Amino acid sequence: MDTRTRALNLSRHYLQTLGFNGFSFQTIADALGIKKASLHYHFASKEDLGLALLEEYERSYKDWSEKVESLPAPKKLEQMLLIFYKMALDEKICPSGVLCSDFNTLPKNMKKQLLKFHEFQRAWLKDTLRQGVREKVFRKDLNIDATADLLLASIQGGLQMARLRGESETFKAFTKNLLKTL
Amino acid sequence: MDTRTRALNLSRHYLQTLGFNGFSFQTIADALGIKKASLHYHFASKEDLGLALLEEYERSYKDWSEKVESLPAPKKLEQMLLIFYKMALDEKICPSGVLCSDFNTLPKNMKKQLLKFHEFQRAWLKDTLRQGVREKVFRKDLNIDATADLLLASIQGGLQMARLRGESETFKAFTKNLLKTL
DNA sequence: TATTATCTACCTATCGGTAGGTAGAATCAA
DNA sequence: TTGATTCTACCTACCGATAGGTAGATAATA
Repeated sequence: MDTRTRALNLSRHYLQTLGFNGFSFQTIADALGIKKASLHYHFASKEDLGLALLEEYERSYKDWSEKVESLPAPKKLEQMLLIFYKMALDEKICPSGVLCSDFNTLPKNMKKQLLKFHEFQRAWLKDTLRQGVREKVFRKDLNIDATADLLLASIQGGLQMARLRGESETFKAFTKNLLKTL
Repeated sequence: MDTRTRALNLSRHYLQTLGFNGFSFQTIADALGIKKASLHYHFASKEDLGLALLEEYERSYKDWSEKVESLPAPKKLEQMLLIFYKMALDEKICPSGVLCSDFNTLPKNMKKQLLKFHEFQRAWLKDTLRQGVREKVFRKDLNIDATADLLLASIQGGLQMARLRGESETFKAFTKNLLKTL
């Protein structure tokens, strides 16, 4: 694997455990066994690194959403939650959650890119909820907007809570409960 | 108002807008118009300042909960949400949410104190939900644990989302929707 | 030989924190 | 009541560590 990719993988790990301001070029360089200055060959600035991370998250979310495209709505949501269960088990929090908290300390372009990523996830969720209503597996009077936001917010907050308490089961339990109300 | 109190107020503001690692003794000292070293007279270390903040949050939450003690359960939850609406309007996020995200970068004592604060809020919510069931205003089969966690997680995540999107109405809308399901 | 990827060595700014000092208010003993 | 002492709340000046970042030399490779 090339250095750039390894650097991105490490950054993703540190982002989701320590936050964007919780790791430095030094941290990544040390883990790679190269010098900090050499990392600047691959990423001109930390903002650049952050943007690359966000683009990667968005691309991999899009790839995933294409893979589950033909599934029924409840299966889609289940599959999505599975990704977050794994995160909880790994004592990680979701990238949006990390960057949301640090929001006001982020460079402008990262704010924009983060919002774009969020809106993509939100649109996907709304589509999936509408699909479920069409398929008659979700309640006919489901409030699409409010439910999509509730799902997003509770996943984001839930992962943070689970890590705080050191119990990933918490997260699993209340999200399962939430799905039942759809 | 004495310097210590003013420093705490400023710190609370910066904590909820920039995160615990997003402001420094210098930030606060500048805002107060005193020197950074003088701030160390009031707070030996940043951990000390953080602990003082957390204790203040907990104390004020306890005071508040005593004030609403005699209200019916739905009114209690409404009053609680009102506090968070104001936060959203102020483009702030909740202290637990900030510190949860930065969790792994916090000093040990702050982690403990944060967990204690969280457990207090959680216990209060569970009590209130049980009260509502007793009062027959909430569903009899309400899953107390899962619902308390869902409320906590969605408030925490919802405030972060609202700030990201720059729209406090989002938060108001989906929490209102959530209350209806109880 | 040109390009890619790394290096050494350095920069400025800021971080949390400390040492030592000082003006003025409060306290205490003769 | 007065003089000595201690306390409060600040100051200047510094520390080592680390942050993000840059310039320019060097090694490997195609």
